[in-house]
Amino acid sequence: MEVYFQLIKDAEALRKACEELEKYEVLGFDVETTSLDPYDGELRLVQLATAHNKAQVIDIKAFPNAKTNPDLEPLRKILASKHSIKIAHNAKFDTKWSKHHLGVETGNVFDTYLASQLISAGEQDRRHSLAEVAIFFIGQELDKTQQISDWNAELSTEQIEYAAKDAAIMIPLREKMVEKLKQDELENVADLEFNCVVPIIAMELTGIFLDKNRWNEQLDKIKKLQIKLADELQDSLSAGVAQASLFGRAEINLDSQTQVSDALKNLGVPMPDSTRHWELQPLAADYPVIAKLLEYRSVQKSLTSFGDNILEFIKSETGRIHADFRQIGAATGRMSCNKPNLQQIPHGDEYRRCFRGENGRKLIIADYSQIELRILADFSDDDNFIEAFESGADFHAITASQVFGISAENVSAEQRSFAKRLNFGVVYGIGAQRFALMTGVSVKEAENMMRRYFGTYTKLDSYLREAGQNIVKNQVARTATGRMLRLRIPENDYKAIASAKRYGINMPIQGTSADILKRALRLLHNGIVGTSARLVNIVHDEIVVETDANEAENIALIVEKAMVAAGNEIVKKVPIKVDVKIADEWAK
DNA sequence: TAGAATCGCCAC
DNA sequence: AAACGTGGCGATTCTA
Repeated sequence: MEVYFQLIKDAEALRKACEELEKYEVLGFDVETTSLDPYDGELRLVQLATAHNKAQVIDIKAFPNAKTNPDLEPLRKILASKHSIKIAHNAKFDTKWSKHHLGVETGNVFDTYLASQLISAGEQDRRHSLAEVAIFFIGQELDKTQQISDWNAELSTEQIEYAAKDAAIMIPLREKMVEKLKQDELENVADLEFNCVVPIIAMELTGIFLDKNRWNEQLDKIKKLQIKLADELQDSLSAGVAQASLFGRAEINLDSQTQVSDALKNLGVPMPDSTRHWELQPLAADYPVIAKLLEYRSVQKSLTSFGDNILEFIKSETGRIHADFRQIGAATGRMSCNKPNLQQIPHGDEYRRCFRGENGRKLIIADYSQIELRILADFSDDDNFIEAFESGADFHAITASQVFGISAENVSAEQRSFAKRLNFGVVYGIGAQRFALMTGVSVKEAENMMRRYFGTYTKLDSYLREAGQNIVKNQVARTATGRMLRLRIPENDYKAIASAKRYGINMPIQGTSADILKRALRLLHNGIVGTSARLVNIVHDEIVVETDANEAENIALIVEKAMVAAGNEIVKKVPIKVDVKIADEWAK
């Protein structure tokens, strides 16, 4: 592929180039940087390509103080414009650098990386690097050897040409992808995803504030407890260690399942094959050493997963944590998060209160109430299930009253708990066996209870069966926006079929929940323009926003409105409820 | 001995 | 596959 490019190094050339670029509605977009992290690298090049393999390569280094340099205004205007589509592969990268180093929010994004993920619909063996996507969709080989070259020094012709090509290839790639998206009816979900890129990069750039001192205080407590528990556990277990001597304890590695398990066996504990919590829990009552072990494990987990390691993610430049979100992190459409994973911070206040608004700012904590169950009610069109939501009262208590045929006031805590576990369980395609195990009733009783449950919610029952059968028949499941999951189910493999049915049940529900949240992100982003509010975290059905205290009340309303509106676009038969809290800390 | 696989556990 | 779904991640254990 031959690319015609022009290197731009001064204001006049940029003005002319942008004048030309403004005529196009579709632009290939790419940047070259000296680092992967916008907080500790330089933005070197911005490339914008048009049809017929033409590309403008802008040397940002030639424009000092790029973020405020008025000479770059024509470029900012084009990037921000909603009239031209900016196509990038993993637009998160390019838009993030543009926002941080050029001070511009990219308008109208098409992301070939996200598009590739959507089209592949969760197929395991598909990769989504630009090189592989280019081959797969347009049979184009890409030479990526320049990607890791030195983008700080004097640029070679090879580097400039490489940079130009990466932008130019976006044009034919998008054309092919648009065709595929249309074929697979993925245009809606693609727009939904593309519109989330900028809200998410804004969140990552903002980061979240973690109170280091509070975290350390909490950590000190845990560390002391860990030492005490480890010592006691070591004492109890040493009696069961073969090499135990009269002159002292035989120390074992308390984090080794094999060593701990062996020691426990020698103490006469009837050890199951695995030493997982749910296996050991039943033994805890009879064997104090097991209870001690479980307590140690929980403390050890806190220490290793939620200890000093988290503090290392605080970026010195901002004093905040800038985690990395994967927009399509799961095949269902859910996001995932790492470095660190802000979606798995323990729910306990002692941890969450360490995440707070900085300098007296407030946090708006907003989460969808029972969103997955509401989606299920909507999908199944089950009158009783829908009715349970319409009253607005305690959902699990109402379902308990319906299932057990009693008035809501007479529902016991135990009955409510049964109903609650079933309500959540059905979303995953729970079976009687599993339900029995987790509630402690016999399989027979579990079966009876499930019969009553589905007898009460007959349409829910038939919906779930259909969802299961549907994926087996079509090898495809979809969410409300059309997001797709493909499964290859081997014939006559009953376990695989049973598993696929659970996917068929769960994916549309979990995925629609993700759809709604992503729609809310965009509405929210639009709603807080020009305010002090900044998105700081997203946890599947929860959005956390940081804002100046004087604006908090107003921002809370905006957040709630955005989330409710997003839900109402998809869920029609039941009300959408969002719980909103204004707080100093990320705690319930 | 480095990287992969496994176990186990945190979140929703 | 815990016969309940989606992730990330740390420590240990296995493997080439």
